[in-house]
Amino acid sequence: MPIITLPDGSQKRFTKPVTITEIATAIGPGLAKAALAGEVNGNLRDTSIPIDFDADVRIITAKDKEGINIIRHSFAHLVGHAVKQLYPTSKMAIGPVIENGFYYDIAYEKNFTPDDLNKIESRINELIKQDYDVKVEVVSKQIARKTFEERKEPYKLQIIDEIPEKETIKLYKHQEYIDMCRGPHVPNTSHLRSFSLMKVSGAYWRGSSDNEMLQRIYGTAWGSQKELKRYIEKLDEAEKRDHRKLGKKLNLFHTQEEAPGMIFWHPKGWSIYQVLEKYIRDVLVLNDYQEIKTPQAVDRSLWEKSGHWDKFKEDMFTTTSENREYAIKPMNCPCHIQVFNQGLKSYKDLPIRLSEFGSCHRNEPSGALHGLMRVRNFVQDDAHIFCTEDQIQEEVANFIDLVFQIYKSFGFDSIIIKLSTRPEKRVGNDSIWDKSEKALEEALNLKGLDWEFLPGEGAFYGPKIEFSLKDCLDRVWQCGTIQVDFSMPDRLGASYIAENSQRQVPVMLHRAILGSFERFIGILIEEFEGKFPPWLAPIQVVIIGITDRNSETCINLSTSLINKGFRAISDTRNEKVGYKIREHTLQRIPYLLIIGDKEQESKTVSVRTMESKDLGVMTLANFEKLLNEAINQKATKKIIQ
RNA sequence: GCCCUUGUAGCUCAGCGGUAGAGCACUCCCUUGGUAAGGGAGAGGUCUCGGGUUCAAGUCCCGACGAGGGCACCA
Repeated sequence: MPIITLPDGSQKRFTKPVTITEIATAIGPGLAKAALAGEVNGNLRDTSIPIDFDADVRIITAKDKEGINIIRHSFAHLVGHAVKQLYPTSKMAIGPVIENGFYYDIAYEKNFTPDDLNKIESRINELIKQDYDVKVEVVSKQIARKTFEERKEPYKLQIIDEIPEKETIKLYKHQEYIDMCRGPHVPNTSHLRSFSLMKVSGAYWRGSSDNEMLQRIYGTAWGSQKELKRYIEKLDEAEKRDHRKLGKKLNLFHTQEEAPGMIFWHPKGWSIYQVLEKYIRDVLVLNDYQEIKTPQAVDRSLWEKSGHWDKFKEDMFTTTSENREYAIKPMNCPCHIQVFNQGLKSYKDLPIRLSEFGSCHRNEPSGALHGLMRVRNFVQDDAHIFCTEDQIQEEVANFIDLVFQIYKSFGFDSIIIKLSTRPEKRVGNDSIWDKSEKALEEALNLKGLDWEFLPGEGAFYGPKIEFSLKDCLDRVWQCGTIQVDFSMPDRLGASYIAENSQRQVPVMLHRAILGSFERFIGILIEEFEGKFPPWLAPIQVVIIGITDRNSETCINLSTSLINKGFRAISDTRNEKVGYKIREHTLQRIPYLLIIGDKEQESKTVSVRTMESKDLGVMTLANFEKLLNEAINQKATKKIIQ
């Protein structure tokens, strides 16, 4: 005699075990039709599995987050249903829900092409139109095993083998197709309407490149056509922000075949780079860093000592000269230790903070390259802090403040923070790991930050904090980092004289704020959609003449602005104003000054912004004041109007 | 590195067996025009590279290299 309590507190009594469908029907026919599953005492449950106990029940529909995920999961099964009909010898592996959709990993003797994807999508459309019931059956492990043996599904069998012996397994029957899943799933395909298969790609079984590669079919699915349409539109919008497209359109940089993964910076892109570099340099000076510069190529013996040759030989570019082998530096730290090692250091000298805008080369796998985000040659705003164990916590805390101060000045509001701790293969004893992990953790907690814990993901030499930002497609890229290192200073013979006049090995903190200039600029381009705030904009002002009579004035004005340190050009071409305005607006120039006979005569400028706002006529002095204000107001994404 | 897709004028793209096309940009001419594209003419490509099939190959096949999306990797 189950008593069912609904979210509003009302209760319904039933005389026999009752299903979600029956409960929903008791509430109303509309809800019964919309019900996808139920949340029973906090657990999701299929609509058709009876409840024979008292329970709190919430009906899940397509309007709930859980509901959409159920829809997505059921669409994965539909991929299975369609694929098995079209390609009967294919073997189904796993088909989980992901953000915005789902995928299914499948083994098949032939590789799927986009054409196959179309066929599969058409077949799914035929299947869902039949509005067939999805039947769930709870079975023992033995029966599940027998089922998938008969169906010749080796991957399903592997998964079953890993399920504890006593557990039951749910089989979902889509007509002749049978899949296995924790569920719940939709009761009928009438709930499955708004979807699109997006792409096909390779993916390793169990995520390991030691295993065979399966084929992954990605799809997106939503509770309504409207949501699906909105999602597709969002993707189109994101494409417009793509830093590679904007980099070309705004003439910031390019790459070419002869130098894969390396950037040719154009004047405008390099302008952004230089503004960033100057900004960081100024900040580092204020925070007691000392800037240095170290060699680009170093003899392999140093990399052998540092351990890089052993672990990362394949990922380094090497070169030879006069029978000596050199590696182009993939990191700056070994060189920084060489600088630290010059001369005797006292504990009184610590912490020593050595910074370098260090150009590094790493021979990244070709498939990993991605515009400015993942390159083979990049410049880090790198620094190494040599300190005592007792100084770690304070240094880390100060660094976190610095990262936030700087990220804030770019207007980033969602910064993803992760703490990675000791991996299985590591150097250093547990007590020092305990100490530094605790130092990092406490520093994060003292700031009251939200952060994610990544156990076992630390570097072999120490734990690390990562600060990541998202690109236009919500892909996460690590930018800032601070890492504790107990290993390398010792390997490379760094020491200082402690209070007890004994030599002591310093702790080294690797840290970067932007990470790499390349990646950070990539993120900035996408964040601003190329509409850089005035302090970053490669060209801040274009002075547009209306007729030839105004050319000289324009040139004088731009010279005057350039002499005052602004980035300005004049446009005296024989074109109409409208044409010039359009062109420079598309080039995302923050301010356009229009100079006609009127302005020329009254010694004024007519100001127009990137957002097509007319700021009216003013003197050059007033415009300069306005521009300076805008430039000084770093954080804003908008220009002053 | 692995799987799928892809590589044609400076840019965006069409052409998909029969001796290269559009729009924009560029050059020249006309136009000197007041806030998002004025008009006309012209120039511009060994169709990424190397093999092969064919009487004939951007067009079909194979390979290399690059790029895009995933996967793996990311010291």
